[in-house]
Amino acid sequence: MDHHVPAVHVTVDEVEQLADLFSQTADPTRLRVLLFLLEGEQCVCSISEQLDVSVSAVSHQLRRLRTGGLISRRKQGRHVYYALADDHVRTLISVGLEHIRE
Amino acid sequence: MDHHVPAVHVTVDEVEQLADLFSQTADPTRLRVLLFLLEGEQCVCSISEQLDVSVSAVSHQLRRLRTGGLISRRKQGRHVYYALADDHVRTLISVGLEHIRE
DNA sequence: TGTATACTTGATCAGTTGTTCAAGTATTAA
DNA sequence: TTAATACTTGAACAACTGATCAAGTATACA
Repeated sequence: MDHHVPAVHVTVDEVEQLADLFSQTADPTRLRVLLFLLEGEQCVCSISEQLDVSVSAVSHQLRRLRTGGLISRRKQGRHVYYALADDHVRTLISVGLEHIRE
Repeated sequence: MDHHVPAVHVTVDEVEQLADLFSQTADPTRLRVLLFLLEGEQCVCSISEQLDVSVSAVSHQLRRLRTGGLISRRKQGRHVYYALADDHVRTLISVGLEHIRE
């Protein structure tokens, strides 16, 4: 090696998990959901209204994001509130934005 | 707002670009290509051999990554060498790994 | 109890994705 | 020139994805 490059050890299983993580942020609708959740916890109807996407479509995507561990769920009365599971999403989006904005 | 959360301003066009960026890292094969390129510039046949994926399949994915601006290309004789375009990929993967490894 | 609101779920289906295969170009060496 | 190596390209096709629609569950309220 000409330059000293720190080695990155990634198992086969981790590659799959990584690809799955990036798949979740690879869809514009899901990305918009996550961007909206950066502002704080939101219920399904708010997300639907904000993104101008049907409640059903939003619900399907929220399920995907929840299964993927990116968001958490809280029920209160008739409403279901979703929130970012941790701060990794914010970091991921920041790094992505840095890249496309050069 | 209860907590002070720094606002993230993202245009409609940037959402598409972001989704496209994450789409590139959302496929296991492309991810493995990028991980291998973290070790330095590599020719197509090396990548094909390392990943145990056909030269054609690798070439198709390299084209995708190049169009997406994640890697660069250099021809030398019969060989074509690919390398990471910048260090954002490394950061993106690091953040992703941090997330899945908790 | 009945009705409205809030959300979920499964099926369907058009559009997209990734691999394979066959045929191509480009460079090198005999 | 011929042959081999290194890579690219386009078509084909199975697998996957995301929105829609219709029907469901759950909670609140009159």
